[in-house]
Amino acid sequence: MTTNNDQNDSLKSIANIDKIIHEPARLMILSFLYVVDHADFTFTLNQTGMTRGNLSTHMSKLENAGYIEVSKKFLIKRPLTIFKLSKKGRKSFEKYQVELQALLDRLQKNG
Amino acid sequence: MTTNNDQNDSLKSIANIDKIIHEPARLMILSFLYVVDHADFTFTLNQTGMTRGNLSTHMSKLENAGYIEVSKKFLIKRPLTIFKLSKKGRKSFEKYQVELQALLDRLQKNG
DNA sequence: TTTTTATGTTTGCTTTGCAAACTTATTTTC
DNA sequence: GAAAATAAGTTTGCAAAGCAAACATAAAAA
Repeated sequence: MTTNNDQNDSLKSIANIDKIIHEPARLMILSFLYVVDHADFTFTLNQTGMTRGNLSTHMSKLENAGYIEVSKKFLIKRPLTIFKLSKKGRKSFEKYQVELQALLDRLQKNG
Repeated sequence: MTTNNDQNDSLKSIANIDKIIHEPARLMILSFLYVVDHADFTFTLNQTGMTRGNLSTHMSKLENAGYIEVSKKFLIKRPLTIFKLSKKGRKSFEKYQVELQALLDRLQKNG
C-alpha cells in the first residue's frame, strides 16, 4: 500500500514539474499543437486569444526548449510562420500529462 | 458533438486557470493540505522540501487569497503556526481539479 | 503617395518565485 | 552564567518571467 513516504515523494515531484509546459499560456499553446500537429502564427493567435507580443515570446521559449519546430516561409508575399510540436515536445508533454493525472488521481482517492 | 468553437473556448479557459493554485509550490502545498486538513509550519516544510522563506511567502499568498486559515499559538514555549484549508480554498481547489481533469480528458481523447 | 493592414519582434514594466539574511526567543555548552 | 547553537518564522534583495505597447518591415488600399 501507499506509505507516508511514498505520498511525500509524489508530493515533492510536483515541485519538479516541467515549468516550460506548466505555464498557462504555453500549456494552452501545447494543448493546441498536440491536437492539430501544426499551425501558423495567426491561427494560433486566434485560437489562444493572446497578444502577438506575448505569443511571440512564448513561442521563442518553446523553441529554445526544443519543444516546437518553427519554419518561416512566405505566402502570397506575406510572412508565414508555422509551428509544429517536436518529437521531444510531444514526449515531454505526454510525460507532463501523466504526472498531472497521477496527482489528480491521488487527490481523487484521498479527498 | 464537439465543435471547433467548443474546443477553442475550452482552450482559452486554460488562460483563466487559477494561478494562485497553479503555481507548482502552492499546488504542492494545497495538495498536501487537501488531504491532511491541517498541518503546522515545520511539518509542511518537511513534506514539501521548500525553504522556510519560500514557504512563508507562499503561505502569505494563500492566506491573502482566502484559501487557507492561519492560526498561531505557542507550544512548549515555541511559536507554532498551523495552516488549514479554508472552505473557499477547498472549493477553489476542487474547481481547479475539475478544470485540469477536463483538459487532460480532452487531450487523451484527441491525442 | 500617403494611409492602412498584415505579420511578427523587441523593449520596458510589473509581478513573482526563491533563498539569504534578519528577528526573536529558547536551549545547550563551556 | 555568558556565549553559542537551535528553533520558528519573516523580510529583503535579486534574478527570472509574463505581458503588452511600441517598433520594424513590407504589402495593399485609398
